[in-house]
Amino acid sequence: MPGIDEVALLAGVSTATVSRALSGKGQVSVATRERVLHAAKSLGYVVSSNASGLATGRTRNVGVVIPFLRRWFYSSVIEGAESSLLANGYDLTLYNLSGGGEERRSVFEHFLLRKRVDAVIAISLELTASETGRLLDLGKPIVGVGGPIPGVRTLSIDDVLVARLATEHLLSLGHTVIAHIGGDAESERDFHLPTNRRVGFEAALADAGLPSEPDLFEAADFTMEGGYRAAKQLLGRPHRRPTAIFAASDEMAIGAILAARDLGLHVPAEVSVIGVDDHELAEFFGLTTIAQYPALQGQMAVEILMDELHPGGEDRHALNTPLPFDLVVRQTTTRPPPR
Amino acid sequence: MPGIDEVALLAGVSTATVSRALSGKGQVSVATRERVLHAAKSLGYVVSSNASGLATGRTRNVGVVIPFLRRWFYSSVIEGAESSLLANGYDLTLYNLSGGGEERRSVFEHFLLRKRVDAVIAISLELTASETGRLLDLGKPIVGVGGPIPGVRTLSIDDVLVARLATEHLLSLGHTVIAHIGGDAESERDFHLPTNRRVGFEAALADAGLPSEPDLFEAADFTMEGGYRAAKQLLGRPHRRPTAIFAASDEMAIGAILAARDLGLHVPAEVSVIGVDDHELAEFFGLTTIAQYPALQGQMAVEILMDELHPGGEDRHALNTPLPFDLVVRQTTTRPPPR
DNA sequence: TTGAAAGCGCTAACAA
DNA sequence: TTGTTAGCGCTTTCAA
Repeated sequence: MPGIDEVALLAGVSTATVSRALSGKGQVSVATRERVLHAAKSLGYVVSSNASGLATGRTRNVGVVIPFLRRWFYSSVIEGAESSLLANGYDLTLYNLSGGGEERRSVFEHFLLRKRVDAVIAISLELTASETGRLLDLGKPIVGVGGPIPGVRTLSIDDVLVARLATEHLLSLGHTVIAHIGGDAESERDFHLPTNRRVGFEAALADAGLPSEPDLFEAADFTMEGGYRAAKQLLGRPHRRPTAIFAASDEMAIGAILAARDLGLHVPAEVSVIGVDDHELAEFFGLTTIAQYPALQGQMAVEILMDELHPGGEDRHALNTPLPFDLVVRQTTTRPPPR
Repeated sequence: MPGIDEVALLAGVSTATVSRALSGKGQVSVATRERVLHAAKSLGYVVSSNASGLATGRTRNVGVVIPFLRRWFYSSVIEGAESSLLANGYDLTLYNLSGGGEERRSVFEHFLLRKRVDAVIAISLELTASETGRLLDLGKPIVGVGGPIPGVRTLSIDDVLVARLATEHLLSLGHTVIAHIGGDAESERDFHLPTNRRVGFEAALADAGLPSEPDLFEAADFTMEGGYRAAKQLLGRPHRRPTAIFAASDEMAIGAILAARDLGLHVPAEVSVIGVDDHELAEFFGLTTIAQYPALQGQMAVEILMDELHPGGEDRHALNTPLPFDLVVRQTTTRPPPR
């Protein structure tokens, strides 16, 4: 593995010039640059990120912290962030917190602090003041995706509006007995996302002059199985069976579709179902849903970070950037059956 | 952010001693070590990985290269590797190749070479000689998971045996008209995994004295939707409808279950279905499958790497370590219907 | 057991 | 435009 001095030797210049030529900073004559580039290539030279990082204080690496990796949503965000970082010449170091409390502590107390990363993207995480504090003290920008972290630039979707849109879609089709499968206490811990979706749901009902009936709510854990169980409860009752279900995630919505099927109920003729996500399976199940775009979210987070790391563009991003979402109507929603 | 000299000052020793005390290398008196540890903690000192890496040549970081991130299998492998690395004090830097050829080149030509990682774990990837060559030249160990990379320590599952086991399960129940949903050309490119599973399938049939019928094979892309389509083809034919389907992945198997349902065929009474993976959804669908343990695979890869990085244990791992798999019988397989 | 000091490979003033 | 040189923060001989 050749070092910068071998390149300098071969190109007949000083190491400083090599550094300048390769980094693009500082003035280098075209001819010299050519020679340096050529020498570097012919030697297969690649800078040592350690040495460069030590000298500059920046590593061209960003840390991405997530609560889970195995959910479609998170891996999609990461995929978006990864390709965007790569395009910017940055590496992505992954910190998965699913191990639990001890793991979380060690990530924040040690790993993130050892100057390995220039910045941090925190996905669907509520950081404590001390966690953000230490990072910010180090001068490392943080961008949060999916939840309000005080004092930090964040990207988030307006869950109240998302739920309202889904509910209004059902209302506009004529449904009046609409059930909601939302999050349980466990999933609530992180982000109040379930609560916000429930609030939007109830607000839309209220606007339509409908009461919110506790019986029409079931809590689940955002998985297909959870949605299945919850929907069985909802659809199995002998009286006031809902004609539509709004599930707070596509996986739960798909579970609900399967539950309806198992009960012999036809979707959408007898039960309409709408979810949230536009999960990769949504198309396959013909699921009507509110699309959010996780890969785009990852990409947007990176763009904001790049702006912070390379200040130049003067257009400061707002402290909280709203994330886009859209109603995607497929085949699981229709008018309620005549009664 | 305090540096090593502040710790040294506070502890009343030299920086060399601090380094020794914290790294555990070299002799330090118990009393001194105590003082150093205490000073470090009270200052919130964390080593700079850049400086330490520059001085030692090792970074305590490993690169993990994967072809996709969003499939259950891959994110599970990563999750296993990540937690295991964390436990060893290592970071995980992720390189996702799903972007395509250009991305792959830049990862191998630049990113992996800039001395950011001590080692590389390549998941389900067939590396070219030049790709492995460069890495190995740098003295960076490589461990492959899921495919034979020449000259590199690998972990892999015996796909022929996996397929044989699945098929034998069906045969032992009395099935004689068994279809196979395998991989298409696209998915074949990487690992010959589909071919190997087909080979095992046909070998098992042959051993049972059954011919392999090309009509009973359908290619798909390892997704639920692909499995659904393939199964529709298989189960829709008017003559010699298979009584059992062996799908090369659980997602395809689940697609097959849904296809059977849509055709009004009862699983397992009229069609038995078996998959491979023990996907997180397998339990929910009651799917009989051959379990492989991706998180464990990630963890095992890390263990092998740690042995290579910290030579001490003399027990060299074999060049290729076989990965475990097990038949998990649930509710989607039974005897064929009487004819 | 401890300390002094020489790097690790690069970057960025500063000077030329 | 280019070269000289002093670090970046740590580890590791070597000597005490």
